[in-house]
Amino acid sequence: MKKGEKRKLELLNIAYRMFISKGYENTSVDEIIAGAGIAKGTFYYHFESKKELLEAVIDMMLDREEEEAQKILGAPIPIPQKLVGVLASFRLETDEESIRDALHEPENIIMHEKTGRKIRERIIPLLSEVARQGINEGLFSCDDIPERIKIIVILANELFDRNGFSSTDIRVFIDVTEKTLGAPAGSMGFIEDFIKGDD
Amino acid sequence: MKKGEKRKLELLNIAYRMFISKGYENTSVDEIIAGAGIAKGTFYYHFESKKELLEAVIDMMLDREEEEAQKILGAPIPIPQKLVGVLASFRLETDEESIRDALHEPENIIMHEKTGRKIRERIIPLLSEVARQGINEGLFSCDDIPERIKIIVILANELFDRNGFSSTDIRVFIDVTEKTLGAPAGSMGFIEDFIKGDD
DNA sequence: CAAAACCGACTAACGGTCGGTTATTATGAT
DNA sequence: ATCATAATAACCGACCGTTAGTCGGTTTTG
Repeated sequence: MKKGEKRKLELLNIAYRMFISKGYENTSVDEIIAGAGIAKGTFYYHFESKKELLEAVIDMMLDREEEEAQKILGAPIPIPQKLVGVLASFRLETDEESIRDALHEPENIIMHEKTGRKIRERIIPLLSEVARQGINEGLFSCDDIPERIKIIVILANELFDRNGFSSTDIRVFIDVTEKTLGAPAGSMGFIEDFIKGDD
Repeated sequence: MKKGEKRKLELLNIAYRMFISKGYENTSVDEIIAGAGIAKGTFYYHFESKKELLEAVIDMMLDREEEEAQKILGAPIPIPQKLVGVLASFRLETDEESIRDALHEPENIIMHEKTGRKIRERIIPLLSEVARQGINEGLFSCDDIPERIKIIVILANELFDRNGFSSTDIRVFIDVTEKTLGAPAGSMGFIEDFIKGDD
């Protein structure tokens, strides 16, 4: 690996940690270069701007998440479990709980919004393929698959990525998901085991 | 009206226009006070911070939107039309098309996210009441009304508040809405006249 | 020796502060 | 009612610390 790439990766990881723990807005370039032990000029040799760094950090996060999703899709488990597994994995977004919380604080709106939007674009095609398999197996019954998956992904994201949802939210989500995909009522009740509400 | 309140309102309106047209981040306090013809100190006499100003601007926008929603709810029209009318009105968010576009540009993520979240909280109770009436009239059939309304509001917001949705998105949304509320299939097809997709 | 990587002093713009000034309103004696 | 005076509300603008970003020069690498 070339030296430049190595440094870039180092900065990416340092920035990732700082962005997550204190927010993008509250992390200064000075702090990042202090953490890396380099000078201002060096930073701007590798990145055009702080915003470009943010985009790069987000892309890195998305790569990791998509990898995780691919793992689940390749596993020998039933179709519905695959679908929900990916939804739940992409709900987690990061490995640590404290990090997840940080991602929802006001100062992290930008990061959260950007990751959310981008990850949807990546994951919808993957889940659409899974849904197609489900239809072939007779588990689901619907057309307009990508649009329906889009709806399910949006709901999972908006309903569950913050804390503050109830068990009723989960039940209704399951019901709507089943009806959206044309799955038999109750067939996806197992989702409840993946997500835990506040009450 | 007291002089202080008048000035505050003036600042609110100036800031509103600037935030919308160039984004919150790209609007400096210096520009706002130049627009109002006042000094820095005066601004900070009326507002504690730029963030507080943003919150005030957003609250002002929400008041206007909720007023609009109340108008629709008070009109002598069928229940489903009320429901959709409110969804569509809160989709518009502002009177001018150019302003709507601005609200979705990257620099306005913060404003958009904050307005979206707050307006949901305000509108869900209103629409839940409408849905209850619909059930009494035998048009809908479901329980967990607020949770189901929440889902519909989230979908309407996330699917349609940006450009870039298709007529298939609309058709699927109608289908999911009907099934979510337990309405007869096709009974809400009129929604298509409210929203126009890209294709 | 050329290109890649690095340095750090510097700048411009920003949000916010502060001590002082002017306008407005309330008060009380005549 | 009128007017002086006190009190408060509104306003001013120079100033500050922090920030993202620049640039000309230096060292390291291949």
